[in-house]
Amino acid sequence: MDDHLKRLWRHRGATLPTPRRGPRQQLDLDEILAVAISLADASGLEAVSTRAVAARFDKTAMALYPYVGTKENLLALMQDQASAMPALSVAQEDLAEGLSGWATALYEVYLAHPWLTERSWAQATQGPNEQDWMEALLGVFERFAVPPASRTPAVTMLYATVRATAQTAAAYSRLTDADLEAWQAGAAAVPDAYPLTAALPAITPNWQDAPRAGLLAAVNLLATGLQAGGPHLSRRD
Amino acid sequence: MDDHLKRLWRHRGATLPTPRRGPRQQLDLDEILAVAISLADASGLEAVSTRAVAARFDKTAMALYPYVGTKENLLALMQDQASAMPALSVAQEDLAEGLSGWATALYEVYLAHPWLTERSWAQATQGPNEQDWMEALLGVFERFAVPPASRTPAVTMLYATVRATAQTAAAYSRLTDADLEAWQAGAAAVPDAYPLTAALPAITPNWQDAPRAGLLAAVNLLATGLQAGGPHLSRRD
DNA sequence: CGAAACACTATACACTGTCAGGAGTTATGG
DNA sequence: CCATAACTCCTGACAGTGTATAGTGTTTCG
Repeated sequence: MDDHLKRLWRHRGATLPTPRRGPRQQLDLDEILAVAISLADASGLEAVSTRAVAARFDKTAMALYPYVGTKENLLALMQDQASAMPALSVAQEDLAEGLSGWATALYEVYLAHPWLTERSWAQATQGPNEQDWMEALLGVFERFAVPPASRTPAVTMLYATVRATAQTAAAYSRLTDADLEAWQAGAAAVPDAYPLTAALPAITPNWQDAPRAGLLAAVNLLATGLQAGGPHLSRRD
Repeated sequence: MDDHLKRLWRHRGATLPTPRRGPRQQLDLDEILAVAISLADASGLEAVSTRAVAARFDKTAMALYPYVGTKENLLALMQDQASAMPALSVAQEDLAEGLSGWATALYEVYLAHPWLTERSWAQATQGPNEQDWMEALLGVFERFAVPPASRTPAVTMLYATVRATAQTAAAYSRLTDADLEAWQAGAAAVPDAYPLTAALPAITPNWQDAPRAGLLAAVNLLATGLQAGGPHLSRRD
């Protein structure tokens, strides 16, 4: 089994070989990841450099290698660690409630760690915490008897929508006044060539809540589609 | 008007000031972008460095600055240039056909330029070609009288789903045999803890077509949801 | 007790984006 | 007509990045 996989699943049975031969380890993988994650939360993924993380422990960059391997491995470990699933709300009366409960919980995680949206979720190597989310979603499908053929596309849509919503929310919260002016200048540049776009609701003063409302609306849309019997009925009038 | 915006809209009326004072320009913005895009297509976004692009013209990195500005501007220009919209298929009998025509066309663009999925589409500054796609999608909504309240969430879902599908397709096509072995080793590591995940269709030999089929199924799902009357009806049994 | 395995440091290498200055070229204003 | 402002492009530099390599010292195994 790969070293990286062992590290990913270290809290679910996989054991890093403990009786080691060299000097004592002065660092701890979980602490390293906590520091790296707090760095990313505060200043973005590009602030997470091997030297910056190691400096928090008064160590050099190379000291991290026995713990996390390469930088890409570090990022994958951060991704899974930050994806820890909370206890989901128990109220699941119907499919729409079950899906929106799952979606908003995942949305909260992405809001707390906006850099997660920059990481691909189509990774071949996924960790235990990300698997938990997938299993929970499939549990909702199972509970409300979603037809199997619709499950894979629904999974894709839900993950993609949650991530896209969190991404726009994060982008909004990073907007400065100067950015807003620049945006309006750009919008004013070609006003009449795109009538339909212009008719869309623009950035309103309450865009704090707009992403979450949009997410719920999208999930409800999908829930009705799933209840209508799946894609093979879509051609019916 | 910002220099960057002028460059973005240079083919839609915005004019870069032509009677300039210094020596003749030896490069051309469109050629620079073509080279940068071909670089990204072949070797990924991280292969696009200012020095690498400039070297194709036997120039130094700094020679690009009068044409594209900063690296971030270069990426934004590439993004829009690569997003040029082809003529969409004219057959749009019903909403599902209209949406899947739009979605597969955008999907093809993303397949041709996989690095587009790494770029945020929630950018405040969007270019003309990306606007074209948005306008076309809203045109489909308008044509089939999609209720206005459902349009914004539907836009999010469609874009997000197309991008996610293209991302997984790109990840699949990059998979080597060694990656596949590693993936199976990881899947075998914890077999029984995730029964529902295990029951999902695994990576089949025909994963070339799986993403596209998944995209169509997802779009049909959404179309039925939209035709069912929107999210306010989702609570009905 | 020797030797193998390990943690960590120091140094170095090949990159990255872009700032600062300078040389040379072109159009403009007086 | 000519000084000057504006422009293009180059050189060199700087502060970063991830990580390969070599070396030092420590711990445990045979």
